[in-house]
Amino acid sequence: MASPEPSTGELGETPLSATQDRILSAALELFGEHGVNGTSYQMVADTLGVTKAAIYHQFKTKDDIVIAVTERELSKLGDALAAAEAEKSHTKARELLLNAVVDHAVEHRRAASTLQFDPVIVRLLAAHKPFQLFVERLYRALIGDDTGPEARLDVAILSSTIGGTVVHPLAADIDEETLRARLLHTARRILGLSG
Amino acid sequence: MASPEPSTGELGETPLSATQDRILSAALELFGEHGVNGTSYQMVADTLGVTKAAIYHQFKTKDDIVIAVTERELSKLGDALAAAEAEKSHTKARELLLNAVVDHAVEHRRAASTLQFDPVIVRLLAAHKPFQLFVERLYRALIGDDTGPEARLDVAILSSTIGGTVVHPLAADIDEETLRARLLHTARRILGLSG
DNA sequence: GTCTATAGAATGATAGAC
DNA sequence: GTCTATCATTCTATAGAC
Repeated sequence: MASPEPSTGELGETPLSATQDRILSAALELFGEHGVNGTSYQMVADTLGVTKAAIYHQFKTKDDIVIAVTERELSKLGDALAAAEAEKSHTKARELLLNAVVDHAVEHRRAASTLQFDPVIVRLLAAHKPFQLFVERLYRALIGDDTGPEARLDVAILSSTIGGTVVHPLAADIDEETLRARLLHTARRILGLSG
Repeated sequence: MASPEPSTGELGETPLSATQDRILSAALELFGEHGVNGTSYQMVADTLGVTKAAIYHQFKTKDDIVIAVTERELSKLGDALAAAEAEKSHTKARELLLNAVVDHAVEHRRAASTLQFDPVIVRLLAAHKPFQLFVERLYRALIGDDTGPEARLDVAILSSTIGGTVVHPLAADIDEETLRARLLHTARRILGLSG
């Protein structure tokens, strides 16, 4: 079980100690390499050169780690999302958010992909309300108030394309600039923002 | 370790008994739900209503199961791939193969996605030579002999889009016809086959 | 914050009977 | 092809000392 959420429902409100942050970074990298189910307390402890008990002292269950690491990553898009929601022009808002999403995905390839495709995390995203709300805000900012099936399919295609491409073996040797440019172009076409 | 491969390097040559087939189907479904690392012999056995030992009698290691299930799925594209390679027109070949790939992905959503994104399977695909060869043939048939970075990036985007979208929560309620049509359209645009 | 030590369950895998 | 029984290992998790 996770710690009780603060009242605002915002992500990343619970401040993390430096120790906790190091644990989450190690865990996230291992999650990307072996999947959540393939990552144990022992592996995280070995990576940091400490014992399992030291990790348990910070995170009582594995779910706690997964929630914290997901929260930390999602919250990195928080500022961009808030800025997009504050924008009066829908076009500008989308462009702004799209850039932030692609930037994050390209800079943290493994992390971005793990968050989207690991079955354990997918299940958590669907079950944990703060995550649901955040992801829904993200979607709405990208497609506007059109919540019809076609618009939702656009977002599904968009997020699959971005999240999948950044870790695809055939894209492994593509530099960040090229990848970012290509993904932005593809994303705009998917959303119908340009030809 | 897997059984020694036959000389031709073709996929799916080893005929499967009905029992083995039932095991692989159960395993594949569990892989899709919990990931390979989150699926145990016990879970497969429970699904089929037998004991672990019965499963071990057919597949001596977990890797054997993963290889067999991957082989069985990939081989479903074997005929379409061979047909595409036999086509003289590159355009027709690509169109043919693209249809087969999208069809398979839409009809076996979970399976298609698991094969592409599960870390255990990804590692196996990269290490097992018959898989490497088959996947390379697939890529080559889709983009022709242009093996430059841009063409490979096209395939990365293409396969991520297809493999990711079919299991995306936002696409869960989209019917097969709509999904197939939309993916085909998107795929053609990615490969530059139409506007 | 980190350690040793441990409990209890589950895991991958094997041997041998039917 | 399936079963019971077993083994060594690993896993999540806890207790208590430093």
